[in-house]
Amino acid sequence: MVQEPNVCAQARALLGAVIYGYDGAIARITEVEAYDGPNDPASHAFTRTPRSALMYGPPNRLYVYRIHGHHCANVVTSAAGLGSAVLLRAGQILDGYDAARARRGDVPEQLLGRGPGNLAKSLGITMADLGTDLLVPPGIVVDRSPTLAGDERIATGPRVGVRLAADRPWRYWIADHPTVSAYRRHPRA
DNA sequence: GTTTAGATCAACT
DNA sequence: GTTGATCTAAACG
Repeated sequence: MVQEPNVCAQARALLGAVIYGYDGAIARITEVEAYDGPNDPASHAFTRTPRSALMYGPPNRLYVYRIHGHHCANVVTSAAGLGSAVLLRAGQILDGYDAARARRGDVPEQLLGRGPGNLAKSLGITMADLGTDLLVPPGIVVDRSPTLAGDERIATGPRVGVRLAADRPWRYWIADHPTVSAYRRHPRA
């Protein structure tokens, strides 16, 4: 059994936070996954390269990667060069629907930010945002001050689509929230 | 050796 | 029909 690393608490703390994207698109984070750098085979930071060094640097930076033609956004959380980061898997769009739909297409509101690729697309996040300071405009900004509502609970389970370390329950989401995507295990996990 | 673009297909809607 | 911390190979330096 692997003990829960600090990044898991960081991940849970990001639920309910608000992320400001481009052209007025704003989302409330509803689903996240924790990645524990060198101790986590599923993390891109598991192998240290100049690219992954970003996750070993100062926290509150944006780490972006491509997958299947989409972009996925992560918040670097390590405070002491631990290489940990939190993947933003889903969010509820709060404002800027026109901008989000211009990028995502005419889909129902709750599907705009459902899934990491879709959330990044709604907000307009691309590789150009790699390394952005999330506390300082311009660019993508995250406001951690909003919290969960009194009747909202945090659910947990295995991370979606990871082949390695597929059983670590480091995915967190707001229970019963309509924007949260379904669990899919990697075929070869 | 690293990074990025493009693509596959099992699972989900 | 859609999606994606996979996978391969081309594009860097």
